[in-house]
Amino acid sequence: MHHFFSQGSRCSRCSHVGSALKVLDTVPSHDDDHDGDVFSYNSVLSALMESREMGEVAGVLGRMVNRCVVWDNVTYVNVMGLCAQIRELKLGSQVHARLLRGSLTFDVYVSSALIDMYGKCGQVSDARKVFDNLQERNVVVWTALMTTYFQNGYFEETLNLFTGMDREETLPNECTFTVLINACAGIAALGHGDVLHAQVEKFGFKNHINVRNALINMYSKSGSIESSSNVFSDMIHRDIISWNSMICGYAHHGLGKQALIVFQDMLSIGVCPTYVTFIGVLSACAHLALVQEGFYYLNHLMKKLQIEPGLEHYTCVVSLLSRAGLLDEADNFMKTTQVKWDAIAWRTLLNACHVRQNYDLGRRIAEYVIQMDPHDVGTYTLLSNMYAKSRRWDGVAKIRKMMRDRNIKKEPGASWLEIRNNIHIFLSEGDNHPESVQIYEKVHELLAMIKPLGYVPDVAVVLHDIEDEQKEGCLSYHSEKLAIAYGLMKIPSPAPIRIIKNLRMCVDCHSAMKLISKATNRLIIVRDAHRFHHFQDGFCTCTDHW
DNA sequence: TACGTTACAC
Repeated sequence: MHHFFSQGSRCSRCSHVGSALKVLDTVPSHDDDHDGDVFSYNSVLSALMESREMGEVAGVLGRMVNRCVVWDNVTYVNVMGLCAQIRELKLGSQVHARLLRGSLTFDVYVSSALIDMYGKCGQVSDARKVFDNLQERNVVVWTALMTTYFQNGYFEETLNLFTGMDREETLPNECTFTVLINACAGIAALGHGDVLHAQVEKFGFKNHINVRNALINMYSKSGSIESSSNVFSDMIHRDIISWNSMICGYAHHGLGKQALIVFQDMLSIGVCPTYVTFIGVLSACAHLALVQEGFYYLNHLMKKLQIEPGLEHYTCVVSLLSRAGLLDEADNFMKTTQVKWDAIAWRTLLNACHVRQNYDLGRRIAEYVIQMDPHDVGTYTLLSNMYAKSRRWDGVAKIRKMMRDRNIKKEPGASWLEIRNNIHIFLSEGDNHPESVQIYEKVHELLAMIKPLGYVPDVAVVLHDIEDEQKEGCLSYHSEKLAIAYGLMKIPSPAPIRIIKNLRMCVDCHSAMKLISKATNRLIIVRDAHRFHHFQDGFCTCTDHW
């Protein structure tokens, strides 16, 4: 049987799934009365794992399961790994059942592969069950479970597992930190991220590239782009993820210039940009309204590097033309570019129409976007606002009715900020905070302070807002206004104040925030549902175009 | 033989 093995390994090295399949065909199926050879079997798996054509993998795996071979741990680990890669839950659970029927014990290798398979297939509770039944756990098993929670969006649970692991006195490795730091990024937990950063140094993992990349990402997502930059600058070896994270981080914060500087550095030392790089670069061009430069990257540099532009790149171009005030060109670009535009792309143009007060085009696009994505509350709000601004109360009433009929409700606005590792949450018009009274006083004080600087509450929108329970004056108590008041009360100058909001900021809060940054001489960083705003000296990095 | 990452739009 040795020839199977040697042939198999050759296949594996050459990544020829076709040859691996021939090997598989020599392995007996259930109809035959003798067992196949597990070594040749495992080498087929190795070939599959190196294969880039995942489409074939499911079929081959399915055939393998029906061959009469006694599997060893290596087989299970490989099969499970492939099921995880191709998100093949059905086959994965069958293999799990086969494992339970057999006499193999669950070693840590098999267990972590199994947990990972369930996690990647979105079956968090199945992964958890496997974990809870284990006799033996190690750092990899713990990390596999953390990854499961992380990849399915349970960021706090991910972080909580670290406590459990510590209780068992299992030491974390560099993968553990990567996942934990990314979980911090998911909830923008800057304080927690700082603590993990310190631990990374203590454990000696700070030179692991994935850990560093996770730190760049975490700091950027948590609003501390300057810390990202520090981590990035200190790196001796960078990979493409490091460069892309830094470029996209700057772009996300509206710091287009810095993004393009990093991009130029990257080019000058000969690192080849990728698909993702150009999303960041074009997004940076959009922020700076660099129309010619943007089209140069799209039409020439990307072509030269043989990177096929995707929807994301084209959406950035829509944003770019919009920023430059070229709404008709943007509209035309969308009509003439052969790509399947999604609601996001149309909303980009819609927002530009709103900002540029081109309500005729805006209303047409909004009606269209609502057809495409009838569940997005933001589009109804925008359309209603545009009707209100054009004093079309019939339109406002129509939207209100439409939302009632379709039972579409606005998610309550919430903002939060971190002070000495404590998270303070503020709800719109809420009095849930123990220091509510003082906070409301502070809001009044701030609003009085910015009135002489030109603040005029955007009442038109409020009075005809689509929310039934809207009360007059509620504008003053939007969650981010409460949060900034509290931040200014508690965070001493000159530290910046970082606020996170669940929805997008409203126009009124945005103009108030600009003036507050000027009146109090503070840097205010707000992450809303889709981007970062840096308010300083009366200006915002989104240049009022968000 | 197992666990880890970057992106569009608002």
